[in-house]
Amino acid sequence: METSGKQRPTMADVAEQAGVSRALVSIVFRDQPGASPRTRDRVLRVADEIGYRPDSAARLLARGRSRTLGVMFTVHQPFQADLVEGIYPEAERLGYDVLLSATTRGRGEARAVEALLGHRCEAVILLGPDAQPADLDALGHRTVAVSVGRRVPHARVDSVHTAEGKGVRQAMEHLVELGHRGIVHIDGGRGPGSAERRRAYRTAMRRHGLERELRVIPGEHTEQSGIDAGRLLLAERDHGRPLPTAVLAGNDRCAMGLLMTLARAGVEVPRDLSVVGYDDSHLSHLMPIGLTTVRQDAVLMAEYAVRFAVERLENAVSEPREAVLDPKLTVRGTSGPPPGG
Amino acid sequence: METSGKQRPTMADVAEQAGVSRALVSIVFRDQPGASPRTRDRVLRVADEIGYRPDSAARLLARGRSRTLGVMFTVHQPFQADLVEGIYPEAERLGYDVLLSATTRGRGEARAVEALLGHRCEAVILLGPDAQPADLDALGHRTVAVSVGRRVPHARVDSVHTAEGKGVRQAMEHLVELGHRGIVHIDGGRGPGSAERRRAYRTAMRRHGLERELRVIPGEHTEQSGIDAGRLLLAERDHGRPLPTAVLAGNDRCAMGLLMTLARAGVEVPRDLSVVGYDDSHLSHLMPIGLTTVRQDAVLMAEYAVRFAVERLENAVSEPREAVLDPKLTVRGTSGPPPGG
DNA sequence: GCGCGCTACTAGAGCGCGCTAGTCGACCCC
DNA sequence: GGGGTCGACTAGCGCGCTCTAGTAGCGCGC
Repeated sequence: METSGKQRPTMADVAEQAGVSRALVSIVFRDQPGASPRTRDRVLRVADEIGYRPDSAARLLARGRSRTLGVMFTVHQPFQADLVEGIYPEAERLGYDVLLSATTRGRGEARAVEALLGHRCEAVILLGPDAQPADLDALGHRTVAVSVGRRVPHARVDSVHTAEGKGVRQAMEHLVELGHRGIVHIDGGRGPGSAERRRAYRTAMRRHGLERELRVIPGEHTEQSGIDAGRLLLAERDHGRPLPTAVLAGNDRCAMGLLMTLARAGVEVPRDLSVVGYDDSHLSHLMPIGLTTVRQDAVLMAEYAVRFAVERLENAVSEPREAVLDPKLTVRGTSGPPPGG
Repeated sequence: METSGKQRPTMADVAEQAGVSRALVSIVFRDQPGASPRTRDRVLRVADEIGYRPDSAARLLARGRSRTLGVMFTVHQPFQADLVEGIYPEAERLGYDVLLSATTRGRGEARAVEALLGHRCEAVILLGPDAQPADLDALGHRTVAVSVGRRVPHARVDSVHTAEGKGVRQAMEHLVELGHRGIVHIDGGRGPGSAERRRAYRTAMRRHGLERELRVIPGEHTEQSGIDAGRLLLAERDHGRPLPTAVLAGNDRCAMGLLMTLARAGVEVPRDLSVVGYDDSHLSHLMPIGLTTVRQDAVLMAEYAVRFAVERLENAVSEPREAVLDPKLTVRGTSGPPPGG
């Protein structure tokens, strides 16, 4: 029974055991021509026996490149989890490794990014970054950076996001067509995409001649935010102000919080009130009737992000690029005609 | 405007600019005695100017140790997100770096762990591993491994988990005291802790003389599972079989799915039915009335896991250790007396 | 003068790998 | 049989850092 403190085997160990040179082992492990099938087999067998695994630190040091993409993300955001799920396969397909670094309460974006760069990531993919554009621009000058879910207009940073305006417009048209007029928006505060969604909501309300009904309840991309907004609306109702007939939530989490609050208060969705979310994260399916929401294709966004990073690394793209994906309203059970309609 | 393809500066660059030896720069950056304050300042200033940052790959290669802990986790599990949040600060406190590796659909536990080991993690912390005990044992022989949320009885793996039995017992006693008899358990399938929870549920039912009411609905630790179970129960009710008066869900996500389904069907919680979750993830607060759940202290578990790993690395602990934390029933709004009671 | 201890600093050998520039033998072609 | 090509393999440098074993210089006591 070996001790766990034992030295991990190196290429030299494999080479010795297999009776070949270190270089040959290297060739075998890089899957390069220059080794006979027989030797190849033997080397791999020996390596497996003694439990050798290539040391990526050394490998990375030796070849100039790390072929590693760093991903900064926030635990607790289901949509970002979807993105992470999409990043892995695409990175692998292009021959890149992925390193994750989470932002948490005591660990800001700067820290998370530093960790990634320290590990020699060649590029950094930032999921919903909250940093100042200037900081992002600075980062973009130090390394290849891609922002997902948030535009970064005047910075040396590629970005991938959805046409928030279109998504909101679709949602609004859907609601208006159903007959809604009192449509409230719970916004996402500083969350990625919120500013654009808020703006598009305002525009849509005005376009439909509903400026008098226009109302934005400040929030953020959390369930709590939806709960708070729901309580606010219910409290107002109890004081005589009628409920809106529809709510456009900042994202799915917010919509879920709102739905829970409404359900508890006996407000039936969509009979008494319609709710539209944003993201189409797996939460959307949580409700039996399904959440009407604006779908952002996480897999596609992830693929774009990875490809932007890789292309910039390999082809020395100079201009910052922007991928704007079309969102798609996904009508499910939480939207319907307004009570009076 | 520099190109991003520019070589990153190395210690040699700093040394040259500062007019000292490479070794001295190394001393400064390791915060070791042997450099005068003046030189120290100068080196740091120069380093900052030219944008030098230590290359952790090279550093890691040079000193034998990486001082890095690898964490395998599943995106999409809020409780694991809580754990990750707890791991970072404790690791930092003990001077360790953290590397995350996610399991996703196309990326199994083996792959995730390989990635970590390839990056020279000295120890691996597995959040809710699903691997065979034999595989875990093998892993434990190759490196230091800690399993969180799942016991690994006969393997060279430390583990941190809660006393599932106690948690379930508390929940069951709470329900029985309220007067419940028809208590159904939606289990967590192969999810971490499920086996123990299921067993404890059965034991508790028998202890209270309710073996005739005993019922386990197979499930897993997802919202969908709760939804499915809810639909099943509702369908049965429509065919004449009465609803149970209480449900002990496999975890909070499952409980949430169930609650959504019940709310939609007009079943009022806790008036018509009580629901108890497990984990006390942030989901528990989602419902305005709050989810009655069994609290697992994620931060404490994370601290134990990190400490186990570090102590084993530094003090050559030989015996596998096990931390069993006491869960605590947290009574909120989803539990109450049964309809008839 | 010499040895001593101390601080400030440097030389240089690795860490485990990738990769370039080879070597060596077999085979082929005129 | 000389020269060329090709496949299989090896020697050894260098990646950016850490760390041991130094050296240089200085003040001190005798």
